[in-house]
Amino acid sequence: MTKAVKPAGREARHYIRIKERILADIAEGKLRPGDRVSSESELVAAFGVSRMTANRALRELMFEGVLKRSAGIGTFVSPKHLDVDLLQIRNIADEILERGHTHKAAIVKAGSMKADANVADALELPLGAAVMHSLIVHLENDEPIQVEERYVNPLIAPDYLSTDFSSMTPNEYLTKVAPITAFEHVVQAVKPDTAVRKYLGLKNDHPCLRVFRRTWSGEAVVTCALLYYPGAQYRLEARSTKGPCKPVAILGEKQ
Amino acid sequence: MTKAVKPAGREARHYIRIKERILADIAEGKLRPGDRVSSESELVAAFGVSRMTANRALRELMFEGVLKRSAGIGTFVSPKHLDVDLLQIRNIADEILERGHTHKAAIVKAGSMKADANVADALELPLGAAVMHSLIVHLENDEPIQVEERYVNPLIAPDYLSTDFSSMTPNEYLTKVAPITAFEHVVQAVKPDTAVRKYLGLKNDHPCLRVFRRTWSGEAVVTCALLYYPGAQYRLEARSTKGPCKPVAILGEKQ
DNA sequence: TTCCCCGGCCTGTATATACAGGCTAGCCGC
DNA sequence: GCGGCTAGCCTGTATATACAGGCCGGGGAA
Repeated sequence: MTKAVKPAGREARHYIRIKERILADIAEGKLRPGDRVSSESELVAAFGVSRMTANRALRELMFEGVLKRSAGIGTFVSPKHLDVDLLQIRNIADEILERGHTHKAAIVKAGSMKADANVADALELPLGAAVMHSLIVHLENDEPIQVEERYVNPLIAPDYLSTDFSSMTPNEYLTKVAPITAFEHVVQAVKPDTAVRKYLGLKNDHPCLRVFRRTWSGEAVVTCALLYYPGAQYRLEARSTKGPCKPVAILGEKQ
Repeated sequence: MTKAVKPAGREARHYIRIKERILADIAEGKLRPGDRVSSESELVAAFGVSRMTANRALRELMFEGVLKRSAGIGTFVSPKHLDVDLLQIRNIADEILERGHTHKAAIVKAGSMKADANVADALELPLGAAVMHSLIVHLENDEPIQVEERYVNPLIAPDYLSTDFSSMTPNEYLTKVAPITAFEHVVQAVKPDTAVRKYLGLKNDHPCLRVFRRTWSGEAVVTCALLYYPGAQYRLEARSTKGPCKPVAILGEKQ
């Protein structure tokens, strides 16, 4: 009969059907950022549910950042944004999937190299030590949204290069191998170089967000990564939750 | 003792009272991680609300990661949050002084205005409401390093304009008036407009970090600020504390 | 023409009720 | 004593109803 795996019993879950329908419409482009979504009453008519159920579906999508609501006006699709939270490390693949879009990763480079001064410094390894290096372009619905250049400490993750990154992101793999105990994010606005422009399909003067991330496992630096986002289209959010107890970042200026 | 029909306006918001009570109990240590929270029925009795209202309070706290629920067992405080208020927004003046440099603030504008659509939305005030506005350029060793355009909720900080911002930054003043309970940072890379370029002394194509910061005190938005940093020279850092740190707990929730 | 009020739409909130299904303690028969 | 069944508590979900209050456009009054 009912499986223990799936919380059985709630066969109906109409509010989930409504949420899925709206997410699907967004994914297929039927609903675009800024568009008005069906009102609660319209959903009542369309799905044959009560208004409380429609209300719950819309309210939850609002909490999840998908929709924006205002009393007296209506419900609208939130503008496109990357919720790359500076407080925690989110997985870009998950985020894209949560938005109901497809994620692909194009591997441009993957190999071994000797650490130059910058890399050695970042990974806290001696100059010239062997490190692993990968360059991956992440695609959302076949459009490039992130260039990821990563250097990995081979002492921590020796079989990094033999992993299939089209099905598992580097972050996923690395958090499995070595649990993260600390991280650092440095955000800058830059003019991307030719290569990054090419990967992201940007014009010459398009500003770009560059995030430099290092993660530690215990005392060792596991990896550092340079992440490039097309700045005018995507943005980073760091948000504390309302209420007194949640993790927090220190965001400040430094030279 | 059937409850008198209570008119359900937006003023009531019983579910928020319940949430605040639970959060307060956690903050005060009356409820510790792992403890069982009152069941929906108990909350119904204690607060004189309907079960749907108690359900909503608990469900939202679950979404926010504060509580864990399981049918048939009960509702429990999540094991996760150990630190309470690390909430910290660093002060640009302090940072400059820490570097042994001098800090000055040039006040370009300070006055009152009517909220346009963007500002009204950000401060969660009605369109056209009076808000206070200031535009300040921060100088480190007499070089401009930050343009700060700020809008302030006059209901929270009525004497904002009469404060001397050359000796105290807006942030310092505002945190005194209304302790911050939540914040939001949105970071983008942009091409600065003419005015910002002028204040920062930048060339035409110089990329710029734009940080949009909102801070709350309780339920009210206290202030929102647009901060511009010359991107190539300055950067933002977000760092977790090393040692036994929360990011692990956050990531560990996946499994 | 301009201003104001009002009705209609939309979201926000609250209530009373109902049934499904997970979980556990305890009773009862073997 | 042991195992199975059941009563009772708990959450999950859905419904019908109701009032509060923001927003807007149309129509009537000044």
